[in-house]
Amino acid sequence: MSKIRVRFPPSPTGNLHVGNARTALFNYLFCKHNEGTFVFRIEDTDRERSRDEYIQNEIDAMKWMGIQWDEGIEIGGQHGPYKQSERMSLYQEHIQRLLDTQHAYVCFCSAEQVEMDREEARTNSLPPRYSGRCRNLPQSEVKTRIANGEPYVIRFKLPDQNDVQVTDLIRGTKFFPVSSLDDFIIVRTDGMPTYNLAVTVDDALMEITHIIRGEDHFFGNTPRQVLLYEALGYPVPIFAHMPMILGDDKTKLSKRHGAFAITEYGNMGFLPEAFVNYMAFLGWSPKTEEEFFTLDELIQRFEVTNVNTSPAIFDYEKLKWYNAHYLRQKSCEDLFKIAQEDLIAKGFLTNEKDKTFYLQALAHMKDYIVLTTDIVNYIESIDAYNGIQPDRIPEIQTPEMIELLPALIRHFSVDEKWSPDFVLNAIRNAGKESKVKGKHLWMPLRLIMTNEDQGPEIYLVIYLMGKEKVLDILKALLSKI
RNA sequence: GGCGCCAUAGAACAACGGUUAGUUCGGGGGGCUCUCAAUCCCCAGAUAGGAGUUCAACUCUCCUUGGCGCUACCA
Repeated sequence: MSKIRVRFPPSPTGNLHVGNARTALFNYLFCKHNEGTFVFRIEDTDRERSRDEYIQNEIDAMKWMGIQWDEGIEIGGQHGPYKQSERMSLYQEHIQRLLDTQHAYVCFCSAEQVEMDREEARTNSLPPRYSGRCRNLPQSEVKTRIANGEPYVIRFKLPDQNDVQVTDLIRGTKFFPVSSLDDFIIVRTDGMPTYNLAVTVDDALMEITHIIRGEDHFFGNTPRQVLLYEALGYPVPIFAHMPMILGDDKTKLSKRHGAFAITEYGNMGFLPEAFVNYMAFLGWSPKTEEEFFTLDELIQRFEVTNVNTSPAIFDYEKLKWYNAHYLRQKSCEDLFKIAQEDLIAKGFLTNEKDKTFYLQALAHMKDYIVLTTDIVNYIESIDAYNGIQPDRIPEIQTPEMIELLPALIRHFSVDEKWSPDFVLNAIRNAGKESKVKGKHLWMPLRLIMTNEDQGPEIYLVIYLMGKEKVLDILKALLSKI
């Protein structure tokens, strides 16, 4: 079997989103599992909507996920250029070939006229297809009309055959009736090739052997492209159409589902390994009960034939669960590195001594972290804390507290080594003395020390704050109640 | 409207045509002498409906229903 070549061709009309990312991932897994070549190409024939910043975003997202390409944008390769806008002469050549071999023809029908035809067909419950009006125009007429400056498009002439065969690794071999298609446009009035023509030429020239993409291409585009391959005399690749990813309302994922750019997931606190692991399970499973896989492990285990046919819903909660799992696997040193930039940005982390302190804090908080952004938040809650907010003071203004506060101060002040155990015992003893325990002891204490109702073990927080700061806070409070 | 794809708990995935339909997330409850998280234990929850093939159907076939998708001079 010849070497496998796959491609990922996003159009730069928006940031790379979840659906794209999964397509890229599955292509990559399939490709590397079979030691193939991964081509990353940009489909920017839609001049109106394509923007360079989106290309950059797509590149960044791929890098974030850890998907490396062997040929393509940024790095070049044997089959370049890798931007469709730079491949016009190639398309021109193929269009001419199609024209010369009678596989395509010039059509002068206006968009409005065609639309009217379609409407009429629809009202008569017929498939809305192009009438074929310009199919057999004499060459001489075509020439003069073009010479007269009449606008035209170029259409592909459907061959005289019953059906198109599509080999799909996920859905099996399918036959599409040619009658369900019409003479589709391959060159627009402005002279730009359409998607179907451009992808086909690119895939053929780049010697792509397997096309893995979303199911939304299955019905409309695939048979057209196969026909184009055949007309051009190129070998037809093997397809694999993956199920769609849906939002929680079961419709195609879009912005309104919070379908952020992939690069945003990093900013929101997700680890690429968690994201990739979760994505892989959207439509694929190893057929076992294992659930944690690194990218390399996924490559080893991935089989396209194990990809499901039913659509999957993107579950943000499960993504978070994966994220927390991977975060817990990290060393404190790694967690620190992840948070470092944000810590500096927020004005923490001013000298070496701080780092030791943060590493210590991280060790105690590891289990409480779900998103990487939690790290900074937790540290902030310890480091920048200045005492309970005045509006919450009434909540702790109880007779017990008036007794407890001095007891706490006394026990914390004892001249012993400040350690987690020491703090824990001090709190217990103070509680015993003032006859408060359980919720009535811990919850007000938590409120006093963090101004929050929940968080990590409060004695650890107190320990991490340090003796001096804790006493300051308690004493300040004592004077207020 | 036409055509296509899909159908196991709220979600993601399992189950050679063969006991009691399994796992994870989420939900509920409990333990861990404060909360949340982690961890441990427990609970609820599914084969869309109907025919057929078969000794036997989640699994195969057909129909119905439902969901989604495609039906562009967007990709």
